[in-house]
Amino acid sequence: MTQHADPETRRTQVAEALLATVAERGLARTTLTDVAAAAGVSVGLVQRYFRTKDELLRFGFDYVCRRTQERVRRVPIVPPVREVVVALMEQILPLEPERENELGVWLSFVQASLTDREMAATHQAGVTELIDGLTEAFEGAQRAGELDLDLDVRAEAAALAAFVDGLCLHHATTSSFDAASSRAALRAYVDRMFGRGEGR
Amino acid sequence: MTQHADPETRRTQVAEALLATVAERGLARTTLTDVAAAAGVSVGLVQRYFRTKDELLRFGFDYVCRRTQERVRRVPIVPPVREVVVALMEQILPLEPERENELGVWLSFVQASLTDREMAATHQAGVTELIDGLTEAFEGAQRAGELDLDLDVRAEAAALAAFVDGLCLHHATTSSFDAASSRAALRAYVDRMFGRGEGR
DNA sequence: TAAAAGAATATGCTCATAATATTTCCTCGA
DNA sequence: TCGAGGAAATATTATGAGCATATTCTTTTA
Repeated sequence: MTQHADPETRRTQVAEALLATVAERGLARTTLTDVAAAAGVSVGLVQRYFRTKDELLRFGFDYVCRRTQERVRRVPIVPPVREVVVALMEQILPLEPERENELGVWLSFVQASLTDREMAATHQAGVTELIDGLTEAFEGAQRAGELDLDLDVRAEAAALAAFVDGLCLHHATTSSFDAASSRAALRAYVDRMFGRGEGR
Repeated sequence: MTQHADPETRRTQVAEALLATVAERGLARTTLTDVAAAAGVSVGLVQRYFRTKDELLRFGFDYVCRRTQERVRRVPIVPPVREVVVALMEQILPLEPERENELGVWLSFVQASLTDREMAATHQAGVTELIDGLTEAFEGAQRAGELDLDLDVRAEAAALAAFVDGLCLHHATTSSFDAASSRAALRAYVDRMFGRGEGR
């Protein structure tokens, strides 16, 4: 690594290396030296772009959150809402092998957020945005007659978010869910919520 | 600490101190010295009972898993199945403030199990036992006419397990779920699964 | 009084951060 | 066009704290 580069680019390069390292070795055994090596770069460089290790970790968490948020935001909003919701949540599930890594990283960071206020805020914000989006979608579905009117839409949104994260958690840590069965479980959940017959 | 004590007791005493420390400081910042201090004991004693730190951590994970398993096992099996299932899963949710701590600890350990084969096995075993139990219960419910016959009971069991763990995760890391709303969400899930009207 | 339990101390390694050195690249005067 | 020279970028090495493990010393109990 001998070229000078755009600071923003460098930061994400290093962050990428961080994610790879965490995925491979686990957060606990991830050292600055490892990250630097993974990025093909010296420790000093990492230090230039991230004053402290915590700063790097926080940026890394932010980075993965942003990535999935952007995937979610890119989902086109075309009725029926039921299908939009499924598509949204499928962006969170690790359906592509490439996202498998991200999952372990995500779980590590979420755990870290138990004792890091800043990470906790990041996570909270992401979840809130998701729940807000789902709530809106559900309200739309109610207006369109797709969804029962006397549902507590916000509670439903929070429950769905929790369910999908639960699927992620179990996918990452047990053999209960592979990509296909995760997808199927999501479908089943949403179908049951919207009522099985209508709207397909 | 100057009394000699039953080895098994000592181990759980130390494990208890470990849990307290992890709950307070987070797994990453938990040191043997901390644990010893929390137990009111010397580092040497901790070492006598656990040859290595990993051994201590694994025992700690085992310990929390066993505790909730025992809570689950103690739930009486009296129909209707719907209520049994709710009662079972409520043993996992952090409904009592005392279990809040356990939750952070659990999450830390689950995360650690990403890179520790032994912990992974422990976790897998626990989840499997739970899913097996739920599957059986659901089959019973089908025979009793409480539950739709063409459900894939094992998939349902896995999904419910994931849902509850998702609730735990969100409870621990977001403000979406307190004790009451966790309980309500569980109830709603099970009711929807069993069909809302019958069997209450 | 032996042997087990427990406490206190020592050792050495890993790692984050700090400090120092080197390279790269841009600019500007001739 | 062409180098100096300087500043930013990158690399290298040094420092020191924290911690797990090892070792030794002391107390308890049978």
